[in-house]
Amino acid sequence: MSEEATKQDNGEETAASQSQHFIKEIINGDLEEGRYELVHTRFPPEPNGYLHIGHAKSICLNFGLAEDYKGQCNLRFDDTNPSKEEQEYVDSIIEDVHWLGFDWEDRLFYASDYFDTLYEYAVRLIEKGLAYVCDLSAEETREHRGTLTEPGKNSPFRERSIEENLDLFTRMKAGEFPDGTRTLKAKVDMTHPNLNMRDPVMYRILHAEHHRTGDKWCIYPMYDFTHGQSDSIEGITHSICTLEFEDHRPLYNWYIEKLGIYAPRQIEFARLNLSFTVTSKRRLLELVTEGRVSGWDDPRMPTISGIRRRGYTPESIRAFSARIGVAKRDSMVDMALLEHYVREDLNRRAPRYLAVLNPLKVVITNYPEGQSEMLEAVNNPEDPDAGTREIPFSKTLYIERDDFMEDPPRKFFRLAPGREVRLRYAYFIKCDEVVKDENGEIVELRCSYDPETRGGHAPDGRKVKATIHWVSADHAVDAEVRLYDRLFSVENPLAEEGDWHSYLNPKSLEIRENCKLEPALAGHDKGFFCQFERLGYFCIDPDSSEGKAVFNRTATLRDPWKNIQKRQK
RNA sequence: UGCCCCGUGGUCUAAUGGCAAGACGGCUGACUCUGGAUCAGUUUAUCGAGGUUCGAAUCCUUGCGGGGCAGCCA
Repeated sequence: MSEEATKQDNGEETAASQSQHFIKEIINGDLEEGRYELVHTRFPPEPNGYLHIGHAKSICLNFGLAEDYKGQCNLRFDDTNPSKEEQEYVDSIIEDVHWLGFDWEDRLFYASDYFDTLYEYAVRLIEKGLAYVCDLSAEETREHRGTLTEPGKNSPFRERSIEENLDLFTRMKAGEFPDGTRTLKAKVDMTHPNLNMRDPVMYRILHAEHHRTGDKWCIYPMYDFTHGQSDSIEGITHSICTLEFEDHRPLYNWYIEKLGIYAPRQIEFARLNLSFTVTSKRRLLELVTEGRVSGWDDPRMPTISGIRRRGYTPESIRAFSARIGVAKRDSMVDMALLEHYVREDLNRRAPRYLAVLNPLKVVITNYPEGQSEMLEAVNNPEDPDAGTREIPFSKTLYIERDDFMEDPPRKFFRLAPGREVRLRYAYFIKCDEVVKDENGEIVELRCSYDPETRGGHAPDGRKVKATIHWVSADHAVDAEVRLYDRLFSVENPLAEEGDWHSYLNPKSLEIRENCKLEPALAGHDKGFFCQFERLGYFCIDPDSSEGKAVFNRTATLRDPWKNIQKRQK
């Protein structure tokens, strides 16, 4: 295949999946120039926490690029700091990437796989006079580094002989020295304007148990001395990372060049920021450890496991990732966009049911006592193949409290005294009487139905302004429903004054214990999702048990009435 | 203030020297047995100043604004 043809093919793939972002332009250029022959990327998380929606963007980018260019993408754990990393995190990351729908085949790697090679590389730099063992303490090292505006000064240990360095480094590895007493540093330039180039630490002493290598090592390579070489070893062509590593690129290239090994290209893009939440492992970890949420997979969390439990689909996450694009400018994507993509996906696929989350009892006064009948309902108006089902109707029903107002404002179309509405798939009913308790609380509505309107059609052609959902009291299934809202009540809690914790949305979780569901909603397992008509999309939570269903609200439906109410206030 | 990066509607992204486009959100209307969905319409943008050019969001200079970097974290 000619170069021209290859390029054309890639162009077509591109149009189908992602937009033509700057990384693809760089890749196309590299391919044209013959710098690389095929595209090989990698997703390199540190197993020190759960993955979040920001990682999803990176995963979709890296694996998506591999798909687009018919290349490959590795999964690699950047596990060079045993004090923060755990097997639990490794397991969750593997599950999350799979769930998103990506496959690394047999290319699951760990930076710790390369510890021996990395050690050899370090020795090679010492032998070239490009690395030295430094006895400065952490604090002294900081003092020698200089500041943003002043140059640093050389370490007194900088000119040690190669033999001494080799000896000391060997003894570091052998465990002769306590933590923090020595480091191996690269000999670059203490006056370099880029602080990363001022004799960066390559190895530190850390007598810690590593989740994979156990106690084999007591010295561990730093990120900068690991990442590029790992990319090189795996034959990565394009090493894509976030913006904060931009200043590390010169060092990335320096190690590769001095080592004389294969050179990948590092490209940086802007990490995802999402409104009404935080996307930083550190802060998410805080929310978990401080008990602000129930765990990493709390459905309010922007973690992949939280989003999954919330009921988001991998398809919607991928569509979202493709749409937000890839660029270098800092941005804050609107949470509404993510919500849009779940709704779009679920609208197409979710079967509809009737469920009442805040029940108000309705008695149909002219319906015969003890009688019931089955009414036909459409399962999914978006999908003709989804068929129909039957719903029981009887004299006593529940409707949503929000669907009745004793003194309705303008533009409220639902039930009110003397007003007629349609019960979805059932009959027209009219509210004749409002029953209250001693506190003035409405406890029951007494309504009459029109038998001629069975199925929801009026033979005389008269119209009603609203159709509301309902459940037959005698046939209802009880359930707990958890209503989730945004985790924070402001767009960007980190940009607000004071502690970001104080902007946590106190109403981010509302538990409804006494929900009434139509019978067809009984007996579903984890993984089941549906739409409760007029309310939103819901899924079964893993907390469900044989006797008690627990549903999570994934997303509400679009709700113009809510906007009208806001404006009326 | 040393080095690096970035400034396009309310938000995100496109336009690669040649009509500033799309998506989300908002608004209006049509349709509707979900105030859903769908459809149609609409609203709002190139940070400023110079320069190069027939022509600049795009190239150059400069100012302003935002972000990142002084871990033996990644």
